[in-house]
Amino acid sequence: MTSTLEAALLGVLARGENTGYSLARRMRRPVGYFWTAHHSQIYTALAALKQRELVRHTVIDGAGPRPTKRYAITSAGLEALRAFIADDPEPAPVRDLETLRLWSMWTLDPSGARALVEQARERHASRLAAYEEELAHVDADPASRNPRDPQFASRLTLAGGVLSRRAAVEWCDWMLAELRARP
Amino acid sequence: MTSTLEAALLGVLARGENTGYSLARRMRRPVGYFWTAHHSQIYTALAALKQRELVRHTVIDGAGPRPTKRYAITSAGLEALRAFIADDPEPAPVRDLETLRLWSMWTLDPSGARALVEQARERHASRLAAYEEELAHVDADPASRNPRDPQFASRLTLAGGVLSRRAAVEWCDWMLAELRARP
DNA sequence: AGGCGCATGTAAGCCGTTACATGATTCC
DNA sequence: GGAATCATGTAACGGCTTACATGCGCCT
Repeated sequence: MTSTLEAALLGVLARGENTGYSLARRMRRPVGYFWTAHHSQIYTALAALKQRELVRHTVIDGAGPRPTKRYAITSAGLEALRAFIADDPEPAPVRDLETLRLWSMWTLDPSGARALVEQARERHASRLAAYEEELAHVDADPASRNPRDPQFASRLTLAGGVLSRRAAVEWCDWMLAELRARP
Repeated sequence: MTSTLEAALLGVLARGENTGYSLARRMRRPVGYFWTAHHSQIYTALAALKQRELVRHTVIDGAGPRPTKRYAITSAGLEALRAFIADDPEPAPVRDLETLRLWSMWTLDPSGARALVEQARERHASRLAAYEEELAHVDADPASRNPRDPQFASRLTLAGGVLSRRAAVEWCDWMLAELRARP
């Protein structure tokens, strides 16, 4: 019933009011957040959510040719969000472009393969640094110790990002050692 | 030019000949492989690849109302695959349904949140077991030590799966401790 | 004067999912 | 006899990407 994009938007709105534009901005850069969307998608999704009364909006002053709208979640919307996150185990359709590429690295000569892995390592390391910085920020906030506070969930998901990126960097280092051992 | 699905198919065909049906079967279960697709997509993609002469097929005996086709990669196809995997750093559009859900767990009471994390832990643990089993199998094959052999790439990507799932299980355990510490 | 950020929307096209359609062989 | 597996295709639909469209306010 509720699509994943709609759930993502409800999740952001549960943490505070937003305009369509500011939702689009948050979902462009995925640090500290784990879904992406374009503004064209977001505006139509917000209109659909409004029709089902899961969100409401007030018109505020702002730039642009059309009226600027500030969206808030309704109590029905909060219930829909809770139903979505507690929903049955997802099938999860696994799509990992990086691993797909590396799975065919045997078609390259080992120096080409090494270059691939080095690039991957750099991407993971820079993402790790971004997560660590944001985690330090959230961790310093005492609200992040309260399980009913949004900052608590931010802290736990960011910690997951840190752990997964650390594992990815270690994996790349191990692959580089494997490639150096057998040139 | 070459879509991701096309590259995935070329990657499988570079390792050996397949019918459309057997490609579909491989891509239904993602263990040891990191992309999924339905047969309806695969047949049209194979037709497109054939028109561009990146694959060819021979008609063989088999069941079914239409002729059974066995596909093989061409040298142009192998070159297209190499070009794809060596292509510039991907933007990677991050879509993680599990983390998206956990990011809103603060809207549930802590016991509901704990149930969510326990489910996630089980999913990661069973995936980890599957990866470990397949890795043990591949690891025993001496060909997996040769960087120009497909088994080498299988071993490295499976090892990545093991590391990432181990990290995910550790993360879930840590989250459960956090939730127990502050009920 | 020009560029950037704020702000909202529509439209075309591509990719992926689900359903429709057909039929042979093998196993229970 | 019926179910599962092998085997290939088309069609409808929905989600995501990219491009088109408009225009105000602020900074340089």
